[in-house]
Amino acid sequence: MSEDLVEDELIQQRRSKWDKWEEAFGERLPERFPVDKEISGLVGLYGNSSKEELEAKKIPARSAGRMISFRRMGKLCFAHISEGKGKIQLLFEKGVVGEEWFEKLSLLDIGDIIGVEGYLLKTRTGELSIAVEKYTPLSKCLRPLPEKWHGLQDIEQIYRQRYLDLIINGESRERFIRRVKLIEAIRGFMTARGFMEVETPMLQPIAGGAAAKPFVTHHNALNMELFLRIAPELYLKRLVVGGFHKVFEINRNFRNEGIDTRHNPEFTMMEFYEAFSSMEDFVRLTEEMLSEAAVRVLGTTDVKHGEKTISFAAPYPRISLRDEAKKALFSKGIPEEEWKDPERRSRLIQSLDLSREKARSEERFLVEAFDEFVSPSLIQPTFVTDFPLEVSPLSRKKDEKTVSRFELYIAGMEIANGFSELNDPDDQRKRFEDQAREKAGGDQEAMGYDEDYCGALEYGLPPTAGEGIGIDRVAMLLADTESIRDVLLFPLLKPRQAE
RNA sequence: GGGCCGUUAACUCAGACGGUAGAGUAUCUGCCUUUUAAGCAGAGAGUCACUGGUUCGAGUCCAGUACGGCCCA
Repeated sequence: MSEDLVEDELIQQRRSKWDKWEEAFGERLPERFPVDKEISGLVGLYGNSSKEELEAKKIPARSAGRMISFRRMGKLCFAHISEGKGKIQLLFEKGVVGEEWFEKLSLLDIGDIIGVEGYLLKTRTGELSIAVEKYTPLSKCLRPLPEKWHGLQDIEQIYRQRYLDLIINGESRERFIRRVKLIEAIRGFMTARGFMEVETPMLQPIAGGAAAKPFVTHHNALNMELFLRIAPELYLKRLVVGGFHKVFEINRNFRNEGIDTRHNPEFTMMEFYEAFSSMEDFVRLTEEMLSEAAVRVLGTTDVKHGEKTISFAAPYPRISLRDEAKKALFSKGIPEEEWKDPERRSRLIQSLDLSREKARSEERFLVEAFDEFVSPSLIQPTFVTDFPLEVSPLSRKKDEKTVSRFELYIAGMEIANGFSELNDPDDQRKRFEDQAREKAGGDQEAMGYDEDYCGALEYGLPPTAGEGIGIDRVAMLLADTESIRDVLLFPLLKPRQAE
């Protein structure tokens, strides 16, 4: 932006006040300002104390934060400072801070960061406040903050200048706090059950473990093409082969695809594996994990999401992907012969407006029909099972056409994907070969053949359950938002063009 | 990639039919010792996203570009 060419009047005013700080405040411009207690802690401890009680005890308080409001009334001033999770009112009395220092308050602006020392009291309206005896300017805010009442509304600015959003919009800060609590809760849940947190490569020579387009990069010294990982799956299972039998990783995946309210090119996933267990064990683990996480973050399993209330309380019902897809098709008056026969299916795909590419076989057609007609209606947590082998190249077979796999849907979103792991190296090679054929046939999302991984399987992977949970999406549910960008501190945006 | 919508003061927003820009907050100057969207009086603040076009005249109409939002692929 070009606002620096002719500096804004408001910024000039703030600068000229700042210029006077050295002279006006002198030694009161410290390098550090330790505080006794966070503001939220003060409010928590004394917010309910009575006016009389506080007057009697004259509890000293030393606090620091960003000044977010300032009301001057003659010989008395009110302000609020906020810091992290809390805010507290300040009361400046001319008689208490001294005439000279009271006048110097005019060198402060809303947005400045200050430290204060004084004692706690309650005002006539009963608000806990610090009666300031001494204040210490700590940092100048040279740019005016957005308006206090409406906050910052400009969505683009909210994403590009998240710090402003966080200073001003309390609900936004709350959403990110919920996200942090969610991740803490899940990490705690996993470690309490003996899972070990590990880190596996972000830069991979073969982007495996999922169906997605990868980002490509290049390593100069090795002169080789590398991919940002689309999933950690194949590395985590190598660890299980190595005897780390209960592992999890909470980290970023990268997929070179479109951006919308549910997708960001980089997103956070938890993947976890447990040897000697099956998909059934993880169905139960997932229910327990999510209900516990909801309680830890919100204090309840009843989660408000938009107009709906979602119950995170276990257990969650289970449905069959094929059965539900067929039911949905029957209810549209479409009989089974219509999709069994390739030519009629082709016409059907057209009339249902499905992706020809994605629905290119009978099994894939049913998956597409499920995605299109069934999954949007899965509001309450629901496990979907009965996945076709054709779309599950890493899952253990249940029968010739079906794998032991489930997905969890909540609010119409795919939240988790888990299965009993395929541990037969010969079968795995065949599956990779099928994928390679699909890739040659034009499917950009088909999985790359990872021979090194097959080699690991030849040393013996125990029967193992594996699962991935989309952390951002769970955060969206708990933070009651429709857009993934609201739970990503810095969602990807195009840079603004230089002029 | 396609469709629709948005971009006006630092922020939040108004600006019929084309006639030269308006409010609230914030800022500045006064007054004010319990306010809290404090109040009262006054003042300053704009490349109307950008580039072209139509017109005597464009924030407004048309075309294009950029960025963003929603929906679709």
